[in-house]
Amino acid sequence: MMEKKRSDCPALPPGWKKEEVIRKSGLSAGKSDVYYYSPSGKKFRSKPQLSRYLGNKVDLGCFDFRTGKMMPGKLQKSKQRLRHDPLSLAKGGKPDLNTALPIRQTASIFKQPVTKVTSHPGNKVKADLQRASEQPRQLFWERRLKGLQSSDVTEEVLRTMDLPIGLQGVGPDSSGDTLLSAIASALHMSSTPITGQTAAAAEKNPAIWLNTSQPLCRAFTVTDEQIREQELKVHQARRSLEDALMADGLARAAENTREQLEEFLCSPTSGL
DNA sequence: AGATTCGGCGT
DNA sequence: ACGCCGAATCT
Repeated sequence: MMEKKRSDCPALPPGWKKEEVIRKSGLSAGKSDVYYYSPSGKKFRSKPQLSRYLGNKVDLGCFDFRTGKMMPGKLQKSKQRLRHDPLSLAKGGKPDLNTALPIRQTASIFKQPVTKVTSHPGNKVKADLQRASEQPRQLFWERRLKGLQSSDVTEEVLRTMDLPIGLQGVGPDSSGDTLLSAIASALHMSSTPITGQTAAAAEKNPAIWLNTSQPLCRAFTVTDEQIREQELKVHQARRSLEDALMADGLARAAENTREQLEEFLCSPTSGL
């Protein structure tokens, strides 16, 4: 095996290595491929793959995979839309690698072992200090989501969703929109079931009894009836979306044929 | 089987 | 022109 240069990657958490290998044959000879290795040794060969693995731990929004550096101002490139056409603003858009919520990303301040005891007679060494089960999270960080609103292309603020009355907030500022944000982000980040705060004590002193892996929401129950209502809403929304996309598609097609016609009329072969 | 390497599709 | 990932090839 050829000795590959694996360099540290300062933009990533400690232990991550970057490697660049030059292609030495074929049509693409001279080009290079970049790989990353996790502290545990897993190999990564693309930004989406890396992003999937790191989840919300690290915001790769402005991470440049090829150079391995954070590039400020790479927040998002505006596809230079060819002239007017407001509809085009509603289109486009990638899977969105920039999905990190506004949680502190500085958890590495609390680097786990200061002194690492690797062996001690008669003692067992705790396994896997690297990946302590979960990074510390700020209590009530959801408050940062307060006031976030969605708007359409004309800056018109969209009406916020109504939550069932069965859903109630817990902790400071249990106002409506924060509750929605808390639940939405919980669903977005966690793959485990969302139950709300089940400990009764959390009601009186959330600062102590809060279950940080659950949103700031009281425990709740969901009825079959509510599920059916929601399914109906989703169906209706999909219908609307379908109609809108269809209308947009037709408009787009019309625009294209118009452009082709203009092109033809201005070309020498048109004889005009 | 797993690692390595280049092709080629999609943007 | 390049990112990403399938798959052929190598060990």
